[in-house]
Amino acid sequence: MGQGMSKSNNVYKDAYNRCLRLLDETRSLPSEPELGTLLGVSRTTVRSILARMEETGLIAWNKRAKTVLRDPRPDDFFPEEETDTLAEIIERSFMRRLLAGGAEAGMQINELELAREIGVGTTSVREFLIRFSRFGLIEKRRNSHWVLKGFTRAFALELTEIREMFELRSAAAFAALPQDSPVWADLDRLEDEHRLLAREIATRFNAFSELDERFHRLIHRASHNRFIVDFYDVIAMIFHYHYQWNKAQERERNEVAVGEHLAYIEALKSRDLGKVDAACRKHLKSARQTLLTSIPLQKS
Amino acid sequence: MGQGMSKSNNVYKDAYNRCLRLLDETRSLPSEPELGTLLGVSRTTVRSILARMEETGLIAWNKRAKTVLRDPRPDDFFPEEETDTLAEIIERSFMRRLLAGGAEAGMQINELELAREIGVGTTSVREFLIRFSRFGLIEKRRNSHWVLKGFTRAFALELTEIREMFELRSAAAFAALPQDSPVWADLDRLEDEHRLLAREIATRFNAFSELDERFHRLIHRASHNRFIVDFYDVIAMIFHYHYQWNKAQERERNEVAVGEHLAYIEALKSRDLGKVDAACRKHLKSARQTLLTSIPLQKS
DNA sequence: CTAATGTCTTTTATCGTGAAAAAACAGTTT
DNA sequence: AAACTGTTTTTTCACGATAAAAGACATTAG
Repeated sequence: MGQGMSKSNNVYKDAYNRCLRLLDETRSLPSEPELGTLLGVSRTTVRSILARMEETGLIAWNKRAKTVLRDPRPDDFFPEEETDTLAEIIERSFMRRLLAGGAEAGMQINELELAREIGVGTTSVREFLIRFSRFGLIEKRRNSHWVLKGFTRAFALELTEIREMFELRSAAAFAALPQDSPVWADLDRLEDEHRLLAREIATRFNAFSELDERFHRLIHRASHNRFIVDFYDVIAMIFHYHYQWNKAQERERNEVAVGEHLAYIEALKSRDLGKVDAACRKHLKSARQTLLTSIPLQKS
Repeated sequence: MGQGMSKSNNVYKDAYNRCLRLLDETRSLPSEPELGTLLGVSRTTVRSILARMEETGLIAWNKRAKTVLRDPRPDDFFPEEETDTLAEIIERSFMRRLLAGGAEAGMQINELELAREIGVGTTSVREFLIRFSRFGLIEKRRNSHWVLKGFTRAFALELTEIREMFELRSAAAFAALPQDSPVWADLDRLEDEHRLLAREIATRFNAFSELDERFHRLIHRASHNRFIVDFYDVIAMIFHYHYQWNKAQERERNEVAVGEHLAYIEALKSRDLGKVDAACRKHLKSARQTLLTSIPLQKS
């Protein structure tokens, strides 16, 4: 596909799509700097977006006046796959390979081959592997190839050991937070979302994964420790792919987890360290179990 | 200096220097594959080394026969600075800047500027920053610049919090290792080195830093957890630069630390978990104190 | 017939380059 | 004069290219 391209304009395309959705709500767009902060891009990109919107007759643009002329149609949007970052594309391909089986521990990883297969430059693949290495699934041999350590039972155990250590500590810190801390309001909101999901679990069980991440990140943040907070990236990555992959009894598993979360939230609100510890331990134990059962059995 | 160079041959130069030292000990060199494993390089590099050694009259080389003709002279060696990896060069420059003061938290990091200043390509700087980011001192703004989080008191506290959690757990795991585990022999050897250093502390106090790292890595390895083992890289990096930087009362500090290590080793050998915990805590506490006092006072 | 050497191929490390995006600067409008 | 738009400069991102280094294959010595 994109051979020879120096750099894809996915930032522009993604922001353009998001800006289209904004169009539905107003009759005229705000100033360029304001749009920039709203979309999280620079004014340069905002101006490219506005230029195209004028071209396709979506808006009339003259200096400060940006009047909406018509509602966006489905074909105004850029295709979803063109809005992904290279990093996302590479990660997806890599994880697909890794989980598609046949990815034995100890196997060599070839930068050039990966790059060719995905259709991107080697630099991007290298940078991805370096970033990815902190997840502990791959390792670099000094001035030589990368080695796959594998998504093994040992990996899951090491991961959960740290997770439990960190989360117990964070949960205790959370419970000790003063009553006027804004986190309690965040927790209330999350509790509501959990109750809602519990009621509609039969149909919306796949909405859990996203809620799960937000809940645990909130707790970890209470540690006020960057290493603990950052470590949740490892967990989030693993769970992200794990959820996509292991669909067995997903509804039941998620239903149980929602219940555990609610008990956990209750404990936090009680601010009773003993209760918090117990509820946290219980949830982490079943989370570990879920992860472990989903790991393919090793050869040796 | 090295503009336009695609890749420096530091692997070759470093291996060449190490091979020269080997020359002192024997009258003839082993086979090419054997030399390769000995020096940790490929046979291609070994052959380049042998070729040069023949050229400079150090050896006579004919197929299997590699006879040493003369002892290496100082000018046979490549200069030290030519044997460093690009990554090492970049890290050193970056850390010098960071510790030279004037590096306020929140400051932007400019890839291009760094690359120009060090005299290397941007790709290498980017890769360095990605690798370095796991140390928690810098952070990337999505499709924009890096931000320096700074070597602050908060950083030191967060770092030591994790360190203490991990080391207490590793020490307990260490003490629980079976008597026939090879680590006990390693520990004995380290104990001897500590005793030796304690006796010669007046002159050899700067040898402590290296011994310190080996000792703590041995303990962390007992955790059998890659995340714990890998985390020691963060500590090692910080202490490496910290030792170079804060020379105040270095002798006294190291003398105390050696004593604490010996008590710690004693406790481990007793395999009494209570004693281990106490000795570990005591040492970690003074290590934290040392680190904290060496951090420059912040503005706000 | 094993383990070395000799030769050829592939991969990694690094750079320069150019488009995308950000950021800085200059000029306008209210 | 504050906040905007118009223009220019800088920086980031990603690529292809090339030397260094690794690795694979073929040949030969013991």
